[in-house]
Amino acid sequence: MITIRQLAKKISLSPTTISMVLNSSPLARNIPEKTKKRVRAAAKRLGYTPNPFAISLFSRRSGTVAILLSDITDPYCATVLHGIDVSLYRSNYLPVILDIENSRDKFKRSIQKLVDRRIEGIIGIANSTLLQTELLTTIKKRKLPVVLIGREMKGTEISSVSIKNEAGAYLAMRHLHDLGHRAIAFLKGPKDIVDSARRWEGIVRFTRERGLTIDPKLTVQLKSPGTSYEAGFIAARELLKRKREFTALLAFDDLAAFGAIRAFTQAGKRVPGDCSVVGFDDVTTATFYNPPLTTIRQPMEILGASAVEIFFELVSAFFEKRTAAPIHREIEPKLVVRESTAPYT
Amino acid sequence: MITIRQLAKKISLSPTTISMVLNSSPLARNIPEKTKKRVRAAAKRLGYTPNPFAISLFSRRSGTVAILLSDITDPYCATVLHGIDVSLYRSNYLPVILDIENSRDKFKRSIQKLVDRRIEGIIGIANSTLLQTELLTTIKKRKLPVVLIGREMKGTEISSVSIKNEAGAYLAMRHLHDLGHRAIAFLKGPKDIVDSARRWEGIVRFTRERGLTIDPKLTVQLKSPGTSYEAGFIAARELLKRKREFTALLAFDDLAAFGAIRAFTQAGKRVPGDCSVVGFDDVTTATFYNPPLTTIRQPMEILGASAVEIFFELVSAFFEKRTAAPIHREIEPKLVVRESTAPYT
DNA sequence: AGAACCTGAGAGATCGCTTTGAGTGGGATT
DNA sequence: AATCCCACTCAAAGCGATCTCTCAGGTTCT
Repeated sequence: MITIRQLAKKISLSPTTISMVLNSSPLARNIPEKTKKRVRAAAKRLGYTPNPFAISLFSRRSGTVAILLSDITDPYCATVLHGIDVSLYRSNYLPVILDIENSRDKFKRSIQKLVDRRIEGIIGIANSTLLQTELLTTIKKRKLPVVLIGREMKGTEISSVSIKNEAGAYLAMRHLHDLGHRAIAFLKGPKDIVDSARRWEGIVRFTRERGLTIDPKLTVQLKSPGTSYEAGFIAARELLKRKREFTALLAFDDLAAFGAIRAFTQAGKRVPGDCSVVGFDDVTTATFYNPPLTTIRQPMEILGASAVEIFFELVSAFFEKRTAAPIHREIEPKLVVRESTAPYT
Repeated sequence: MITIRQLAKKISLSPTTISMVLNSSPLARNIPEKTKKRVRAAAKRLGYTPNPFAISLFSRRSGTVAILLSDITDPYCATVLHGIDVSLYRSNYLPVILDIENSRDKFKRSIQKLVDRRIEGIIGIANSTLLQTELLTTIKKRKLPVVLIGREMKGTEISSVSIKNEAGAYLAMRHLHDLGHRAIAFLKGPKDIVDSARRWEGIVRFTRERGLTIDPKLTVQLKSPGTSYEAGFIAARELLKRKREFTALLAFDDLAAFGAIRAFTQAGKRVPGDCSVVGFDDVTTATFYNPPLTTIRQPMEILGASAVEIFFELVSAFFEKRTAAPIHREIEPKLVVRESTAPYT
């Protein structure tokens, strides 16, 4: 591996000149094109790649962003991650992905490790409550650019990009209503997640607009600990036990929908034959579930890409010592119709 | 952010001493315990964290490993990733995850980027053929420690950790046979993947040992392009069209099994009522599929952890200028019985 | 003719750490 | 008394880039 000094010697120029040319710094303005070409050719020929440590040492920048998430096997995460990756790929930033496994301890150690490594900012994927709260307190101390994906953070110091939950739920309701369903059951999201409330609002708005009513006997609250799948499974069984007729179910998220479908299938209730089911998120698995799930799609790649954009904005403000106000963005969700919903017969 | 020099000034010692103490270098041998304590206390009190760029510049080491994979949303990948992450977390290495999206171009650029950043090695997750072949050629040029997960690489220069595919398939066959199934259909894996052959060998060995025969009319080859799910779906339909009776299906992998189950369900063939289905891999989704899938579990966390171990071995050899021979390890697979298989009636 | 300016390039300081080699003062050895 | 060794500490030389300053030589302006 060759250094700038060695390269300079080879072509009888000084490191200064090489550096200026290769970085096309303003000082290279009056270096003749001929010399520039010579430098670039030699650099290429000898395979010169500047030592990143030296650059970082001088510039005090690492060119890395931390991506925090609480479970990398969660398909929601994975897709968002992909969106981030694609946007970041075009830049000179390298993502450092960190699975904090829902452990406060691991979160703290990881943050410390990353800060020691001089990461330039954090993008968090809010698939757990932990990240949200913990991030807030951490950020107060060390002033890093932070953006959270999937949780609306208005009113806090953290930038965020989330989807319009209310509109999404409304869309889901309209779909079921359009299909003719009137006895609709609900799997409400856990209370400690902001999204739960917002989605519920969408449902309420729809029913009010159409002059419908929500049957309390047909709504079940998902229990928070454990996976969403298990919670959905249990909740669906509870629903069946209540013996109140329903022909459609709107689940808080895809995983809960999967749980419900499984419970229904086991009980001999066919989906969508006897009961239509709608999820929320459009996790990759939704496509090849049995049956493929009708759901509200969070454009996760877009969420990731937006977060990266915001991060860039924040980070450049940070290095130019401007103070940037937190940025919040909301993305429009979309209905994706697959085979888990059918007209009411 | 405080530097070692500032810290030294604060406690009236030289940077040298601080450095020696904090790194407990052999030279710190005859520094009195009292001084050491003073140094450590001051470092902690002032929140001194050594500048990683300076350290790297001097040591020529980055403390990062690249994790290459070709689709981060693939649940198999995600789980292996988790295994890697857990093992790496205890060390001082930071993983840099790179999704190369099955594009040769992105692969090359990414490798270049990472080498420029002075990564110390590569761990690849072989969920596509690309990584395997491309990695081989790259490695010849730059001599980096490389270990590949999920593909047996014996006879090459690349270290690998894979599972005993042959034994796994054998296990699956025995399970179906024990349940009383005799008319068993097969979804053979794509030809360009080594595992396909090995798994097939396991099936053949079992049938030979029990004096059974394999019905060519009941075996279908999965088509390579497209997802495994689609391939499985199409293959299962093909199988149904052939009108040959079968009561069980052994799929090349879980995704193909999902596709088959979907095809069967659509055709009114119940799983496991009319046909038992066994997958291979034990992807996270297998647990909450409808029905939950009986499968051969690849202990993916263990695969990841082993790869990390091998990497450490390789990397220390590399820095001590020893030449280490490639290391190959094979992990034992396990049968996981869920609800997609039932006794033959 | 001398000042002012531009062009083209390099010397040297700096970023923050580690490590080598050296230098005290004092006790033990010869 | 001279020598040696040991405990303790530090000055200074890198590591490989970037950037500020300087400088030589030529051109243009006054």
